Amino acid sequence: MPRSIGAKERVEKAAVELFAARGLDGVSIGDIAGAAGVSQGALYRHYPSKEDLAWSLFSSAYVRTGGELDEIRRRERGFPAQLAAMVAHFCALYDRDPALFRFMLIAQHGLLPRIRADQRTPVDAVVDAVAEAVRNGETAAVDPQAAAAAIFGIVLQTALFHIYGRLSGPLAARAPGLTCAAFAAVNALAG
Amino acid sequence: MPRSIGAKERVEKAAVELFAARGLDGVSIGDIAGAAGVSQGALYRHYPSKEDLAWSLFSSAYVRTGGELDEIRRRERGFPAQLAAMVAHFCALYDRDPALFRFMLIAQHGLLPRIRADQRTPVDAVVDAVAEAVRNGETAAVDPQAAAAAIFGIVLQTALFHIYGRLSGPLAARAPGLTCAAFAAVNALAG
Amino acid sequence: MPRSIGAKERVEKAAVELFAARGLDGVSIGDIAGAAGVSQGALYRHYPSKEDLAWSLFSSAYVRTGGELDEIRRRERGFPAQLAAMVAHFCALYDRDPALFRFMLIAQHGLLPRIRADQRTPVDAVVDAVAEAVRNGETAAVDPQAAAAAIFGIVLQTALFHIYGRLSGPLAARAPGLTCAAFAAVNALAG
Amino acid sequence: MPRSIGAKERVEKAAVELFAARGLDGVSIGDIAGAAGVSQGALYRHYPSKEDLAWSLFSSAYVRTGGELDEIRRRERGFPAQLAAMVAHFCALYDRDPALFRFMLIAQHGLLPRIRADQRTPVDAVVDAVAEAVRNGETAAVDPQAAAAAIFGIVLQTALFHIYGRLSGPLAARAPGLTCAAFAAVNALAG
DNA sequence: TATGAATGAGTGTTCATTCAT
DNA sequence: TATGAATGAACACTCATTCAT
Repeated sequence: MPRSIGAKERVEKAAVELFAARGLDGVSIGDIAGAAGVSQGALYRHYPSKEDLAWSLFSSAYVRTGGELDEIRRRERGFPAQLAAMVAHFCALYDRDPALFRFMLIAQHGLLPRIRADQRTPVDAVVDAVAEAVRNGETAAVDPQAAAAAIFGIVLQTALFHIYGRLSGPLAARAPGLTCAAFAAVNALAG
Repeated sequence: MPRSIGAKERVEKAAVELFAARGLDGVSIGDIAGAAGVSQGALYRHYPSKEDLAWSLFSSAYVRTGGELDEIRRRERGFPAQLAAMVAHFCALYDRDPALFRFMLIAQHGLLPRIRADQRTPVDAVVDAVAEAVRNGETAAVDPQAAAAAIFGIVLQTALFHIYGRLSGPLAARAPGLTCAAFAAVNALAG
Repeated sequence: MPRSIGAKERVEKAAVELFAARGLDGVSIGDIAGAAGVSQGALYRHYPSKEDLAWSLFSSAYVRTGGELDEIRRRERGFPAQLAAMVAHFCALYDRDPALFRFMLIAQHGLLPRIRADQRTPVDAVVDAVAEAVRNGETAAVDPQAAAAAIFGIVLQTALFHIYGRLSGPLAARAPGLTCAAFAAVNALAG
Repeated sequence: MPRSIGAKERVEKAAVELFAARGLDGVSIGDIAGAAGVSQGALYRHYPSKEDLAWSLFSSAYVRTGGELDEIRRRERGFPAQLAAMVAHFCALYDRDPALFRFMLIAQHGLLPRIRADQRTPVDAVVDAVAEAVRNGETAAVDPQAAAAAIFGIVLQTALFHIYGRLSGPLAARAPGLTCAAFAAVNALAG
């Protein structure tokens, strides 16, 4: 770990990478401290517990992503454009930091229930985009939750296949195809 | 736990339910033994270690599901019929034993890499079905892996939304819609 | 530590002796386990935590002593006889197991507040004996709490001086003198 | 903590109060520094270690009290007057600073053995006063150590009962009664 | 000088695994 | 065979102490 960046950043980078590779319970505080090049005790200056560290990393990344999708909704006009931008955003996130992406996918299972109801999640953003599209007549009537499940499934499972080595190359190159597939799936669910 | 079924079955049922609820590392041997009504030592008569227990449960369920999908491919004629039967099969699996389904989804992150290349997985079955459809001209040319990712994503993420309470009612009722969505997504990827 | 007695007894004996010598916080679980000749993990089969171990040792000894003093009150007729028997009982306790006595003296500071109000303590027994003596006219009017303080102080501080090496020889030999002193002190407080 | 008094005084006041309330091991350097409004590092400018801090607080208070009792012996003529003044002095000490009193009671268990033999302690003063009374024929022959134990016990246990809420009101009001009780106990021990 | 981040040894506790009964 | 007591390595976490700034 380079000493050029601050200790907290090194800790967070190491934690995300280790958590992504081995799961929350597969990584000890000692592992993280060792990878970050700090002592175990120093971790506790920044985070009160291992659980708080994981939760902080997860919730900030998760809520930030939700905010970015909300921003896309505000910026783009029309459901097709919004969907395309959202899918492209996910692909770019994955390509930029696959470990963070994998960490979010893994950590969901234990940490998602702790997200407060008033926090905007990525799922909320997509659900709202679909609901708006239905209201505006851009799409035939469809359950926004079911549609969002299809959209997320197509994108996230593709990322998982990439992680497991079933697919290769940058995910961004697949964004147009995934967008078409997600759009078609939503329309099929509505039909 | 009813005493009417054998100890091994009780152990496996307890293990799957606890693993599904709390994750592999969130469950101790003592938890499983207690829930199954056997002693800790007795567990080691059937399984050499906790990891072997988890692996055995996962791989047998995973490979069995792969076999069932292969059986569907043999039985059904034509890609649309195969896809519909496969999707319906997943929905039925979920409805019948949500704990086992959730266990498989959770356990994959740690155990999937251990599946031997010569073992037939659910993913293999779907990939092969798509590849055959392409070969037979039933579908425009598409990367079978990418198509399988879309199909799996649509089905599994819908199941996850059900687990998280975003969707309700039996998944079987959603099978036709999911089939349409999956079919449309595959065609869109091919287009 | 002899193997002839059970593990739990060895643990308790070791714990009382170490706690008496070095205080609750000066003794680690490893110290106790080592002195008792068992592994650290084995301790947790008998006691859920170090705190529970200390509390169990203290409260059982403390409440048992309270019961013994109550028994003395039932058995002996008249306040002088009761007081003599109680003082002699304390001296015998000290002579028989100085470590347990010292442990009780030390542990009080942290654990006394946890004694439930409905539990009979040694102090309760002495306070009640004094109150009864006042009611029966055996003693001039005196605040039973203040009188009990004097009685306890005389006996316990004598034991402490013995512990610190200021006094020597069996405490039992001092019991008559302590009884006289306690009796005189109570009368002086009443006068 | 008011800034009007120096850092060292604030630290000592905070340390005595925390030690009295939670015991030596129940208080961290951070607790003391926080309560005193100084940084942890600043503590080490005044005291080389936590143990030195506790030892310094205890021994200075203990030896100072011993000196005050010696001063009383010089000032007062006759054992009854000396005893009365000593008891009154203890009561005044308790009323003025109960935390310091409790701290001394608690800390003795661990720190008393470190007092050097050439240092005058409160116990020395009382023992010498009794020995002188015996020499002067003011009192029948009595072991000065045993007599001092009774005197200390009566006073300190009364203070403890006050701390535990069994007695209330200023201890000074009880000084005459305690003096009588102590005097009577000494004579009874001598008889 | 005063700060507070960093250290690292030590703590209580858990738990997969073994084994005498 | 089945039990559950025992083991011991690992873990998350604390805290007295140091030291660069």
